[in-house]
Amino acid sequence: MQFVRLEKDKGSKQLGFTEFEKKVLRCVLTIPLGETRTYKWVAEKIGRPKSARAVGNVLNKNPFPLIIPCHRVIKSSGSIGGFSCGKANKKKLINLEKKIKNMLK
DNA sequence: GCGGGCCTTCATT
DNA sequence: AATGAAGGCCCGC
Repeated sequence: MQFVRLEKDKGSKQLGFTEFEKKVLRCVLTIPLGETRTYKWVAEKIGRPKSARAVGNVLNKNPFPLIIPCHRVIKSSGSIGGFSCGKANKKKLINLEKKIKNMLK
């Protein structure tokens, strides 16, 4: 059952980040408030234009879903795509951030 | 809208 | 070390 991955007490998982993860997280963190970027954008930024999927994978299991602005990352088509914490909230968050940006303007 | 392909990580053999 | 599986996708038709 590889689907049911029980979190071992310790030492089973990678405690550190891989270079790929670091690059992705860094790029995502550089996204300004109220701005939305695409997975492609991040992929190109990290030097892997075709790894948009891998980018999504990192964000999917990213260590801090609430800290990493994964909700600012959307699909190239303009759709929300998916979100670790719920797509519904993602849309709201984007809208909310846009509002905040407008307020600060 | 559908189908195929790209890239990375993790678990198992 | 190698293989299989999955993931929040992208591109072309």
